[in-house]
Amino acid sequence: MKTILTAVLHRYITTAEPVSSSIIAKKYNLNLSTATIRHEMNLLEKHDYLWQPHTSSGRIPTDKGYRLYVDNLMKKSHLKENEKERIIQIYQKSKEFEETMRTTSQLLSKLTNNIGVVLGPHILNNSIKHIQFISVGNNRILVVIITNTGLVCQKLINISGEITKNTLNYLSNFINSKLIEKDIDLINLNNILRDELDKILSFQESFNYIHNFIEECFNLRDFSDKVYLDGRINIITQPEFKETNKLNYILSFIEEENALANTIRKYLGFKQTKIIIGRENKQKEIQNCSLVARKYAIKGKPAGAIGILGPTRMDYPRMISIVEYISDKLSEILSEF
Amino acid sequence: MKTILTAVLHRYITTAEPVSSSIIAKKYNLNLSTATIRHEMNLLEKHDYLWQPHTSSGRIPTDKGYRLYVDNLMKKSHLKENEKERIIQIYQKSKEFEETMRTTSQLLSKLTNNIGVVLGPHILNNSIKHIQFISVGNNRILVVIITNTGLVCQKLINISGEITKNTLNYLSNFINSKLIEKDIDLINLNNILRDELDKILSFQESFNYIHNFIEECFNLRDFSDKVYLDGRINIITQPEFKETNKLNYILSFIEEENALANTIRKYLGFKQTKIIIGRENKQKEIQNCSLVARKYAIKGKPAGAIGILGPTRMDYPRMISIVEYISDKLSEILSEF
DNA sequence: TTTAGCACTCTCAAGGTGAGAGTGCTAAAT
DNA sequence: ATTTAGCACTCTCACCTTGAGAGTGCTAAA
Repeated sequence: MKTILTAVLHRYITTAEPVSSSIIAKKYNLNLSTATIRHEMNLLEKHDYLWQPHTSSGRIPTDKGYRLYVDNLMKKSHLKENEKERIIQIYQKSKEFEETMRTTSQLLSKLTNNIGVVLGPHILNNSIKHIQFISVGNNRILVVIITNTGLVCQKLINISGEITKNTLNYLSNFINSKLIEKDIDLINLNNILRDELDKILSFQESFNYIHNFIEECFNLRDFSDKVYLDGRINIITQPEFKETNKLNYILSFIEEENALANTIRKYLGFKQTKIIIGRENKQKEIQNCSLVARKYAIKGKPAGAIGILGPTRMDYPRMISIVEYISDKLSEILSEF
Repeated sequence: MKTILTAVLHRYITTAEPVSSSIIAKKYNLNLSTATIRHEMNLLEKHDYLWQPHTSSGRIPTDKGYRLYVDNLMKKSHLKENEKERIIQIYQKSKEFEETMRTTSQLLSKLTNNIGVVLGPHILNNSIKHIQFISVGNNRILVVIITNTGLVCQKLINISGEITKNTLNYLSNFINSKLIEKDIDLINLNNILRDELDKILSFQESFNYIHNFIEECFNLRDFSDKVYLDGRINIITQPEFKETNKLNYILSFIEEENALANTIRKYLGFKQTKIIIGRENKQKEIQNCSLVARKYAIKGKPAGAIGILGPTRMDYPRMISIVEYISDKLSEILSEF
C-alpha cells in the first residue's frame, strides 16, 4: 500500500502526468500485477490520497497524499558535494549584504526551478552600528541606521517644529558614542536613550519636538524587512499552469511582494523546515502551490526566512535539501559580516 | 489613404483583431465602399504598412505602420483633469524617496495596463549631503552616501591594509565639513578631495592605503541606479501573448531587471519622449513590444528615466500622455525634496 | 477614381469516428 | 485472504470531414 503510493507520487512528480497501474507495474519492480495495483489504488482513492481527473485515467496525488509522503514516506535527500561546492563558490563572489541576499534568491530559484523568496533580516535582529540624521528640508529628517551586518535602513520623519542642524549633530554624536564597540540592538538603544537623553535634553527649549522625534525614530512599525524574489518565470513553464487564468491568479499574488513575504514571515519562529502543501495554505491564490520555508539566523539569533514556491507537484526531498543547505550557508555568511 | 490607415490602426489597437474592409466602412464614416477600402488596403499592404495573417483575413499594422501613425497620423491626447488630480493625490501619500519611486512605477503600470519601469536617479545627478564610513570587519568598509533628494547609496570597499577608526572618523568629518550648505555633486567632491586631502594626509604613515581607499570610494562604476518595476502580469493578459513561449521569452527579459533598465537608460539624454516600436528595438526579446520612455529631471538636471513596455498594439497617444504627465510630476516632486 | 458583383481562399467550429489508455468487477487461482 | 487473468466498459484524444462565413482580389462598368 505505502510502496504503491510512494511509487505513484514519485512517478507523478517526475512526469506531471496521471499515473496508471501498468506504468507502476512496468517501471517499479514491485512484482505485482496491474490488477492488484489497480485494486490498491482504488483503496487509496477511497482514503483520499489519490484522485482521478476522469474515469479511465491514471491517478494524481491529493494534497493529503503529498502530506503523507512528506511526513512519512519520502526519504531525505542530500545535495551532492559538487553542488555544495558550486553554491559556496557563487556565494564567494558576492561580498556585500544586498548582493548576498540577491544571490540567495537567485540560487534558490535556479536550483529548484521554482520561485525563490528571501526575507531580509529585520533590523530588530541586528545590532546597531551607526545612526545618522539628515535634514532634507520642509521639516523632514531622513534617519539612516546602519547595522553590523551592513544592513542600511532609512526612514523619513516629519517633525512639527524645527530642530536645528546643531541639535541633530549633537543627537547623532551622542547616540553614536553609545554605539561604539558595543552590541546594542534597536530596543536596547531605545531604552538607553529613553533613560539618558531625556535628562540631558530637559533644559532645551525644543524638548518636546526632540522627544517626539526620537520616539518616532524608533517606532518599529516603519522598519519593514526587504523582500528578494526571483524566478517568476519558472512558474509559467510548469505544465500544470498552462491555463493562463490560473497563472494570472498566482502571479498577481506574487507581484504583490509583501503578500508572499507575509506568508513566509510566519515561519520565522519555527526551528525546522516548514512545508505547506496546496490547500493547507490560507491564501487562495497559491492553493495550487506548495511552499518550503525555513528561517536563517545571524550569530544564532533567528533573523529572517527563505523559501521556495512551486507547484504541489515538486520534488520535496530535493527542495528541502536545497532550502536547508542554503539557509545554513546564508546564516554562516551573515554571521561572519 | 491616410485616413484609412488611421482607421485600421485605431480599430486594431482597440480590438486586437485583424481589421476587415467592411468593419472600416461600417464603423468609420468615410463614405467609401468596402471595395474602395479594400483597394486602398491592398496598396497599404504593398507599401508595407499593413499585413495579413493569411489570405482572406483582415489586416494588421506592421511596425512601419505604427511608426507612420506615431510620427504623423495620431493626434496628441491629454489626460482628463480628474485623472491628473488622482495622480497628484496618490503622489501626496508617499512622502519618502523610495516610496515615491515605487509609487511611480505602480502608477505607470496601473494607468497604462502595461509594464512600468522607473530608473532611479543616478548619484551623479544629485548633490551629496553626507558621507559615512563604517568599518564592518575583515578590512571591509561600508561607505554610505546620502544625497539631497534622500537617495541613500552604499558600497562596500575591501582595503588591503588597515585604517583605524579614528582615521575613518577624521576622513568623514573632513568630507562632511565640505558638504555643509553647499551643492556639491560626486565629481565635484572628488576633485575637491583630490586637491585638499592629499596635502593634509601626506604626513600620515598609511597614506597609500587611505589614498587608494578614497579613490575607490568615488569609483563611479560601482554606483548603479535602482530599478523599479511593476505590472509584469499585465503582459500576460494581452491576447497577443497567449502562446506561452512568446510570453516566456519576454518575461525572462523582464526578470533580468538590468536588461530593461539598460534599454531605458539610453533615452536619458533625449529631451522628448522616445517611442521604440517592435523590431526597432535591438533586444530580440522585446521585438513584439513597444517602449515609451522619457527622462525626468531634478531641479532642471536630467536625473533618471521612466518608461512603459507593452505590446506594439498599444494606445500610443494615451501612453505618451501618461508617461509625459508622470515624468513631469515626478520631476516636480523630486525637485522639492 | 469609385463601385457592384462574383469567384475564390482560408479559418473555424461542429460533428463523427476509431484507436487506445485505463479502469472496475468478477470469478478463479494461490 | 490475496492475487490475478479476463473482459466489458468509459472516457479522451487525435483525426477527418464538412459547411458556414468572413474576407479578399479582380473585372468591368459607372
